[in-house]
Amino acid sequence: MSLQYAILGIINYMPQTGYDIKQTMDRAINFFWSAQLSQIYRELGALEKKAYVVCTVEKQETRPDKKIYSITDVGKTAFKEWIVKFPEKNTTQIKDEFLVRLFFGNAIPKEELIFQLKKFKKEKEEELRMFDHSEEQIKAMKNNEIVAKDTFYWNLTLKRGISDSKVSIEWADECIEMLENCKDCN
Amino acid sequence: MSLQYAILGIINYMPQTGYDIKQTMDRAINFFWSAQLSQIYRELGALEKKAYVVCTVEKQETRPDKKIYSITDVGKTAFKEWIVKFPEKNTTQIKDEFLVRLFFGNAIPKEELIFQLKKFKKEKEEELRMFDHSEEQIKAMKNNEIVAKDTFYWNLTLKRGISDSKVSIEWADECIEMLENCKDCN
DNA sequence: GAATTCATGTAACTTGTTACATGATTTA
DNA sequence: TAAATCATGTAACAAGTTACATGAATTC
Repeated sequence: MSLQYAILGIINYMPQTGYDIKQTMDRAINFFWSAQLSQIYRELGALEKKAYVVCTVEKQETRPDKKIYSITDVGKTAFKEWIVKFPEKNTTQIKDEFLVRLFFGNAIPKEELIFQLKKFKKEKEEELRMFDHSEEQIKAMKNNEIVAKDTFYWNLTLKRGISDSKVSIEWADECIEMLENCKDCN
Repeated sequence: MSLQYAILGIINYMPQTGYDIKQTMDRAINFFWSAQLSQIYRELGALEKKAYVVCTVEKQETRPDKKIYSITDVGKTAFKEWIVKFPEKNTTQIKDEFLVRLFFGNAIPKEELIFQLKKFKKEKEEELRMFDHSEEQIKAMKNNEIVAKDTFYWNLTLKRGISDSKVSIEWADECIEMLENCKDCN
């Protein structure tokens, strides 16, 4: 259900097309919640059925007409109810294929593992640069009155991403070192 | 597909029932890959069809007969091929409802958010204690010749869990402090 | 007396992924 | 000239969740 509420929250900032929502998600919440475009279109349909959103069509010549979705009063109420209703226990779900492989790392040549850990580290460094860029963008949004107050919270989640990237890089370094120095590990 | 390979990797240590596999997963890889029992049974069926596993039945009086699954040579080959074939890009998927709510935190009473962050912190502290316990268990497994070499890799993934718990606790503290000191955030 | 453990599963449902289809415009 | 961008989706499939069913033995 969270995807539906994430969509509601996003169009609550301003009315958007499915395509826009996908881009907003990719920019803003991708590292803790992602979705495919096809899934977004499906959920927009479901939200429309429940009258949580309505759409207005904007004609276009060379492209499919834009369907701009906005949140309704019913949708706003549902969103507010959902957002304050934290689940009893934390429901974070991680699916990390990389860690699954590492767990069974005894079956992987040591050099290959070190290579993959270095690649992992590079990706996390790139991720960190992206987060720095996000930080700049959020700063710029403080001039936008509609969302100025929201930037405070965006920064809290961003901080989480940044600290995860940093700790991932440190962890990768440690793993590489341990692998390089181990005598009997492979 | 990763679940099938995780199952293969687990019964590669020793033959196990679906129920056992679930428990092994919960103990060892839960924080980066989890699955429901029903899903494990389904995947065991799929693995059996592909002849990656076989099962022998152990009769029981008061309970359903045990179906003990073991990996076949075909399964071992498939597992080895999979495990060295790291995907081009990191495919980690995180679904974190807590962060989604925090992102839209402007719609949440400040006191409620602080309360939830404190609860989050407590859960992470509990998680950390569980990881400490895992560390002890892994240490004990070093005497078990069959898996002694694997413990090195189990510790690498465990380290990741531990550092994530620690950094989560620090992050929660920071968030709480920022919320307590902010003037215009809500 | 109620909940948990052990042990199997099925069925229905929801969520997420991948491939396909259209087609002009712009960028590399 | 190939790929990416914009903009809509559908269809088929894969993966994950929840509820149900059985039932003795054990623990709280």
